[in-house]
Amino acid sequence: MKTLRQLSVGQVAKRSGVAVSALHFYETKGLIKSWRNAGNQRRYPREVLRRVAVIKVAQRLGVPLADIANAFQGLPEARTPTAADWNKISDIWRAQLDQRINGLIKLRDQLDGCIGCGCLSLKVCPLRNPEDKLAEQGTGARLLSGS
Amino acid sequence: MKTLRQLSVGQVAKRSGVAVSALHFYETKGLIKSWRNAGNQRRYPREVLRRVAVIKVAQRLGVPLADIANAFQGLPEARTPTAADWNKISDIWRAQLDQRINGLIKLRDQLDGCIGCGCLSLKVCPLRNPEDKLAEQGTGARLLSGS
DNA sequence: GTAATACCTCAACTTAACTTGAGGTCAAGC
DNA sequence: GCTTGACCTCAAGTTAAGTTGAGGTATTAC
Repeated sequence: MKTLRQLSVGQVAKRSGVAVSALHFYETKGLIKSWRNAGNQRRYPREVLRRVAVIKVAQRLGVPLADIANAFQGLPEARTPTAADWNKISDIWRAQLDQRINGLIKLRDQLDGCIGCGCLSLKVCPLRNPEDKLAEQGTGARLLSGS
Repeated sequence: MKTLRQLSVGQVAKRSGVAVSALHFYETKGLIKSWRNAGNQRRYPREVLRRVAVIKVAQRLGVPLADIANAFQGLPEARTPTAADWNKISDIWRAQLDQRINGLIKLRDQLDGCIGCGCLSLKVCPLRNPEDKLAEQGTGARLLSGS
């Protein structure tokens, strides 16, 4: 297959640096779309490469796939997304990243000398009491939630 | 049980704000230790409260439990850890946090205007190329070149 | 002395983001 | 025209950090 206008899953994998299994997975999550050829094999538009690129960058930013899928909902169906379309999304993620960075900086500033001091009590220490809300957050498996 | 010198798992849970099941879990991971009373129930030294506090703070820093357990290996067995002992650990985590913050800041700086541009290729874009492999080739950053 | 808690163990379930494998089809090269 | 490699689906496994539940014992309160 030499056509550049449509890509097989293997070609997308190679060009994007993402495993075929991951591409399948992204498709089940609605992050990318494909049509099938006569033999039931996936075919992608070239545009999928940008989508995958954006997905990978978003992941570096710490955005979960579900949120990425959600952001992609706002993308136009009819036409290929423009730079402006993508920027609308990245502005949001950039703001989130800013927040995360600021939170970590605050945490770092609080950390100095505090972990070994006597104040790590649930009620008194700012390190234990993030937002002054006392263990109000629902429990559950959360990977790196605060980061 | 009114003794303050030793705590039941429920008391530790209440005072630390951590679920009993989580304390059990931490114990299986070697993060905390207990002995048993006549009726096979766990008993903890008061000191466990600090350990749990440190665990929770470390998690906010983004340190995985396995790493926390590892760091705790360096703690003295014979005596109760001192502020200096804890600081030795927190210094390491603080450095890691610094690194993480710096990485995110760099990422943020690269993000601006880049996600919507034409450069999200695996080879050219710094956002796709975390390790900065291109720098070695003297290609130079071309963030907006392809758009 | 008995009912209500608190505790015990062990197995299975949860979420995220995938990977691995089994069993089978399709396409491409020679 | 046949073999190799790419692709298909679907189920199950993986890691982290726990939670939930079942079935049973201990402790506490009245």
